Amino acid sequence: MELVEIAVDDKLDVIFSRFKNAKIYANREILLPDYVPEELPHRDNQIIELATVLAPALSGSKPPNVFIYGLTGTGKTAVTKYVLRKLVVKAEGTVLTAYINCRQSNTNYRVLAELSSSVGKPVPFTGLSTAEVLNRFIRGLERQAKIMIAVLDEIDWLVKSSGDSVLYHLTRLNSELKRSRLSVIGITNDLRFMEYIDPRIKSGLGEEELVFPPYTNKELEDILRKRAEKAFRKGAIEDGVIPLCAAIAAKQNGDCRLALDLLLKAADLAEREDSSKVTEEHVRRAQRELEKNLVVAAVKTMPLHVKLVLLAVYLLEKEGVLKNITTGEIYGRYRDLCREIGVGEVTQRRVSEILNELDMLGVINARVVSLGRYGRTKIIKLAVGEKSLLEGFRSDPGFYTMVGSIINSRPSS
DNA sequence: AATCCACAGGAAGTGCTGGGCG
DNA sequence: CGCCCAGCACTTCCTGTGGATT
Repeated sequence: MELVEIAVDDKLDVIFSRFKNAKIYANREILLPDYVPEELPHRDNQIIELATVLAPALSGSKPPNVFIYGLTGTGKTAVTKYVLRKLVVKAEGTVLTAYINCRQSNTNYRVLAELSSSVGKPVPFTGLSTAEVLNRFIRGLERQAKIMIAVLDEIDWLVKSSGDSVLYHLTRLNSELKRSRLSVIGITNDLRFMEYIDPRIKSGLGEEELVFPPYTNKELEDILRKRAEKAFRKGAIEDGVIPLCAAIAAKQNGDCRLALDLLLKAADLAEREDSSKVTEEHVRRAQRELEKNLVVAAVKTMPLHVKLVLLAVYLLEKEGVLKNITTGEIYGRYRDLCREIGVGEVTQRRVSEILNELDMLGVINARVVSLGRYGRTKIIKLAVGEKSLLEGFRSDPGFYTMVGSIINSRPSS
């Protein structure tokens, strides 16, 4: 007993002191995803544009609603937060802001609930009607008598899962407000977003539009260098590390968040194994681990049938008989699986929807094609490595006991 | 030029859960 | 307590469609 405790104690000591005497980091926080740096290199144009558009708020008039497009990791969120932060300071209490991530708050109710609590009127997280929550928000905002700028990040998730009725209300809210004003900043990485919303909202929401181009390889490298300078100790990273991170991210549509994640993860790996330098090898391992984490996290929260559909895709791809896997083939395979483990099947309509969900999660690539005489369908490919996926399936023990034998019974047939 | 496949994907509804409100 | 509400996973029924083949 005594011995064990001492042993654990020793280990803790080693772990803690390793971080206390960090060899790699000077300040790890600088690499965290929600850190907004003091300057945002290569986004000057966007910062100035957005600031120009929002500036009227400082003289007490309502800024236009803004729509921001750009692929993931092009700095949309960072620029918006950055400009708003400066604006709020300048406004000295006359401007109110709210930031809502619609991927987390992906229902009308939740968006309104967050807006309401940011004007000092918290509401229960369920139970009320949306109309009631909207009313409370309006009352709260009126009492504040301020200009409010609400940021709806990843707004496409809200519209896809709950429709655009909240947007409709929010964009025409100003006619009901006497003492306050509301401006909406919508952010999306879906460039076709405007196509599937109501034209009445479209005109209201898209008064101003900003487009964020992807970062180039060079720009990414530059950004990483600036961050790394503050985040790491001198000489803690090998020369090739930053170019490699940048190059990997540049391939992924210039995704800066990915570049930063890679660097952070690679440095964490190096730190954890007590090495004195981050190497390119660390970056490569970080890349694999990031993908694995993404998949494991995604698979963990999936409902049973979503997992089964994903498994069907996996098996079809692994068996490799068919190259272009279609919805119909997946549905067939999925039904076999259901029979094998004795659970009820869902309809093909639902499976089609599930495939769209998996596509949005980035686990598969699905795209609709017409095969002429042979109909119209989606062709589907896995977008992640088999190993990551297997890890994902294994991370849910209940699921794995059901299907483990099926997965393993076909090593390579 | 017309046909027709194999689905896509919209609309509306069901049954269930988990939570108000008066 | 009874009633109302939203969200979810899913169903049923449906209309729409790109383009190779007839």
